[in-house]
Amino acid sequence: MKLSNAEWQIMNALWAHHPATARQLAGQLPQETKWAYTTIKTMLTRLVEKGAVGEHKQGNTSVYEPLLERKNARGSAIRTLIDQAFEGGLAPMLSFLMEDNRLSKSERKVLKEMLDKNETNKE
Amino acid sequence: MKLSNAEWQIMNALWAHHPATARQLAGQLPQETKWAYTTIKTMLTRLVEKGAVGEHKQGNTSVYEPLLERKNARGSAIRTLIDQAFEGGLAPMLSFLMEDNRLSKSERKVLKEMLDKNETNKE
DNA sequence: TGCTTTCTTCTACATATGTAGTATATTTTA
DNA sequence: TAAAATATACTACATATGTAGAAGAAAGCA
Repeated sequence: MKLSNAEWQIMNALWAHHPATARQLAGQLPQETKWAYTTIKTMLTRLVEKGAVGEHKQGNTSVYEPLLERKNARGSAIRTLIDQAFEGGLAPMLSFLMEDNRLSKSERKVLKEMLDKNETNKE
Repeated sequence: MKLSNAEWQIMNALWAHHPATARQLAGQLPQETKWAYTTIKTMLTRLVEKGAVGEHKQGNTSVYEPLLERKNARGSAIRTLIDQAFEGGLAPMLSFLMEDNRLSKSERKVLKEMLDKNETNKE
């Protein structure tokens, strides 16, 4: 499932707190994001159509919750990026990250720790 | 500079071999990608408008070359993904990669080596 | 119970993106 | 040099995306 930029914002808010009404969602969007209430409703309607979000009525008010899991959305976004920009390989992306000096020293440290932990965990 | 999916394909071909005419480009697109010649021309025109590609005439034929550097395109694509899907942090993305078991054992090994190399290189 | 607030559903519209056809100019070639 | 092949510039059109207004239904309140 592919999400547009605006859809990510809605989904992020929804993943953070759900179920939620459109009004509640509005409160949780980053303040830079100033959308009209109806804009949020439109996005939600579209996400419901796509099957990324579930909707049920509470009186006359719609309550929404994510159906698409964040994990999955993330996975497919990364997949798309890798296919598009890194010849389909994770390694080229990672080495880009290294070489382009995008990792701070502390990030590198954290990453190493993750690798070690992961290694002991998984075999 | 943000590239659409189709634009990435053109740019990938152009980065691989340039300068190139539209006709030459056509030859280098992945075979799954079967676009009409004019489709390629349209994409190129749009990329020239955006400043991602340079064009100059060779007789009546346009010869194109990338102006946008692959590095930069990659950087901004990653940036966008991270902001959108990983709370703006590289670490969350990397840990996602770890935990979601998207890395094979060998990829992890390579990654570790890169980290080590990088560390000694850069301080 | 009428006014105000809040929801909902529809509709709208601009820009972006994917994809390509047409008409016309140019170049190559028989 | 006239026909064939190419290239170019324009135009077109569907779907996606960002953004929101309008009209009407419901709910809350004075």
